[in-house]
Amino acid sequence: MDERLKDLTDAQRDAVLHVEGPLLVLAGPGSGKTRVVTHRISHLVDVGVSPRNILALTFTNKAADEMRIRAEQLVGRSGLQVSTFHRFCARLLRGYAPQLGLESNYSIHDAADTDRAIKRVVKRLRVPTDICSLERIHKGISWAKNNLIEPDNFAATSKIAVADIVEKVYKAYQSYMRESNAVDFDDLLMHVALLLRDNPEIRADLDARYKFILVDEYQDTNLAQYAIVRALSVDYPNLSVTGDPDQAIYGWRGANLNNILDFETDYPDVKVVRLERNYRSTQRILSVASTLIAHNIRRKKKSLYSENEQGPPVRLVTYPTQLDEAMGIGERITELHRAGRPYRDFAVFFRVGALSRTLEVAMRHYGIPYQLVSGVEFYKRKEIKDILAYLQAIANPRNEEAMRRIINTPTRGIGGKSVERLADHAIGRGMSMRETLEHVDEIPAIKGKSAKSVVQFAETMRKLDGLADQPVEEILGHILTLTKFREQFDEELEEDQQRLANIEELLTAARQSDERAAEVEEVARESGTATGPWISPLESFLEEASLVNETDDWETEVDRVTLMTLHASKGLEFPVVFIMAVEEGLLPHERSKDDEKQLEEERRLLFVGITRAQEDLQLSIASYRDFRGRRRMAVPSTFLNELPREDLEMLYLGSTGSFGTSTLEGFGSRRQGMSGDASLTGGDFDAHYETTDYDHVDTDADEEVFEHTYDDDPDASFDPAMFDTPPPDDVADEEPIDEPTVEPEPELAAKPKKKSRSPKKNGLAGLTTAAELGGDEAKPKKKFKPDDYHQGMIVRHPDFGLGRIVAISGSGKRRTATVNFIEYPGERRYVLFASPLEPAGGVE
DNA sequence: CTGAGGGCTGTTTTT
DNA sequence: CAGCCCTCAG
Repeated sequence: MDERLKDLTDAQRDAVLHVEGPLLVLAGPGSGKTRVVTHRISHLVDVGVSPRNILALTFTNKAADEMRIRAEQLVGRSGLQVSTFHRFCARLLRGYAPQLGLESNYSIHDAADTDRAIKRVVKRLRVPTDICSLERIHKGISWAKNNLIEPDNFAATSKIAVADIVEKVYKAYQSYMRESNAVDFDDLLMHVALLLRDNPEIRADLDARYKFILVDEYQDTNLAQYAIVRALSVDYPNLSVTGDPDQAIYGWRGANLNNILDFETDYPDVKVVRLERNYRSTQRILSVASTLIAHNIRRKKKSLYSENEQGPPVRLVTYPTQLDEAMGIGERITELHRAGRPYRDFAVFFRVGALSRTLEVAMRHYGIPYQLVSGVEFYKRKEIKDILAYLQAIANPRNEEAMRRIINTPTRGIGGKSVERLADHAIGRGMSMRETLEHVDEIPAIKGKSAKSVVQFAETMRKLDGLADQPVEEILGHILTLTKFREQFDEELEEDQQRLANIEELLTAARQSDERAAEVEEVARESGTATGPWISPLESFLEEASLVNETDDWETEVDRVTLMTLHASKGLEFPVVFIMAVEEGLLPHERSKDDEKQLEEERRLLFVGITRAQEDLQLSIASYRDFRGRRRMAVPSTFLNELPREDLEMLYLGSTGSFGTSTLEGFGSRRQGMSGDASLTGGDFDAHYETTDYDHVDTDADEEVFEHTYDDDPDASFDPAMFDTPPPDDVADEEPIDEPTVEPEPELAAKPKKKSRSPKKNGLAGLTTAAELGGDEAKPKKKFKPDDYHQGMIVRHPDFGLGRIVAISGSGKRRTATVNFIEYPGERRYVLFASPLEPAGGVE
């Protein structure tokens, strides 16, 4: 009909125009799947379907956000629901909590909470853990939940050796969770699936409410998710799923590939659309990917093709060490960047998060702005979890994990013994721990100082309880004051400064959440489209905190190199991709290599990584890699043997990135001997080692080592000028040594304002210490608008001094900047509108 | 009851 | 080489 359909292919249009009945879209990588889905949503609306009746479910928040944004561009903000499975379930459960023995203010335990809770139960049951590890028990319970097996049916279904132990713990754990009015991640799905199974009226209502359901990444759904989706598509079987069996990488989490393979049997009249044309990658990249994935046995054959350019060969690079690997990648990025590629064009993938360390060092060395996706998650840091536990205890007084966490944090003289006595008392009376606080006088075992502390703590909690409906930021303020939370930290300690800063960031996050909550409420009130029960800002914030991780803050707008795990890369695309450490034991991971099924999943993982690349792809290995503190010789992944030689260019790069003699012969001869470890020791390798003394290089970083190592290398092919302007981190370390506590020099203050010829090189070079910018103080105090700030800008914070804006997003009141302070490592985020930041005059 | 220190462990991917 | 747990001494 309209313009929008014009640039779709026949197959795509086929899917887009499909309205009623089940639809299966088998979409290869880069085949325009998201476009199809969003256009289809828009088409549904065009033909008269109310957006209220459309539900789009994704696997990750990232995917949900993207889909929501793109769908809203087409249909506007219209009550369309785009959500992850978990969030959708969480919302649903708020409304139907009573049916499941919960209250609507239930808590969501994250993975760490779950571990603790299981441990607690195991302890309470006196189950010995030497026979069966906690992890094993956790896995067993999780498996059961993903497969909708309730505690009472466990014994009959499980075949594992320790089934009786798991069963026992599972039962006790579920009652513990119920008493705590809490659920874990797996419960979110299971509870909803069971709710739909056991309550026909509710199921029918929801089926009618969500007449059109779209599920993304269907190959990654587990049985519970399958059951949910199925239950909602009985009376209105307008279920459309998209997925690619070759991109199934969540088997370890209970995903069942059969869900997609058997879709056609589940829904007889299904329309199947195959999207096999790839618009993303060059022919060669695609050829490498297809050849690799063809080695999987359990697989539906699929032919990917592309009419794109052939492109350059895929680089297969061997570096002497992991440091060379990281530096080599850094160097190549720098080269390509100089040739005109923005940093956002690059991504580096790795199998395990631990590999990012060295990479970060290299990025910093080259002054490359980067974004590490899925680092140490903010909400998992101790101080943050502690404060969140207060919020949880306020929102849900029965949350025992939260209670235990806060009862002596900050320490107030209620030790382990007392806590256990409180817990025993609670169990004996069938009350929650929170309630026992009010009855310490009845517990003879707790007396004296301890008893007094408990009474005081009870009083504190009572005060906080009254704030439950207030904005989160305000509640947080009270928590911090009442508990003297900040006083447990020592401002002199760098570590503690970081903690204090994290707390500030939490406050910022709370403020943002409050704003959003207010907005949502307003919209709901105006349009009358409230989709569920009213949720307090507190509950909304907590839900977010447990369901969202930092990965989701990944910003595409910013010009930075992306570093992430292969898993996190799914669904994304980048012009230039590096996949590092394609080595045995890592990819495939050693825990997967014995099992053929798992091995195939590892292969799919690499397939996913490869197919993210649009133009330029490099796979690399390091001959030696430091792992678990030890230096090991690395063996190239068997997967590398499965790639088509004609599309590869094999290179040996020595230290510092100078090009080794390389080549096909070199790698080929090695490949012949690849079955044994020794294969990597021969040939031209040894020569490279002599140039650099890597044994003394500490990957953990001090820059001095790097300078020495790299600067002295005559073969260095990078621009030595880099060292004139070290990256920001270096500045703080070095400058004070040259000129300790000098008086500010007036000209220096002005310097950074000049625009540098080469943006990349300058950075903070002109700036040194906060003192030197003192000249700015003379300026009249001027209010800056949030939109005046931009990336690369140098700003000043009253406490942290000077820093650089490394990321920025949003606009107006919501404009948020991520700042790297010179003297305080790590990034901090600010909502500019409300932050004490001000421009310090200087742009990178 | 607290804090420090030593020994132990276990180390994939994520909602 | 972490981070965690437990033990031990104040």
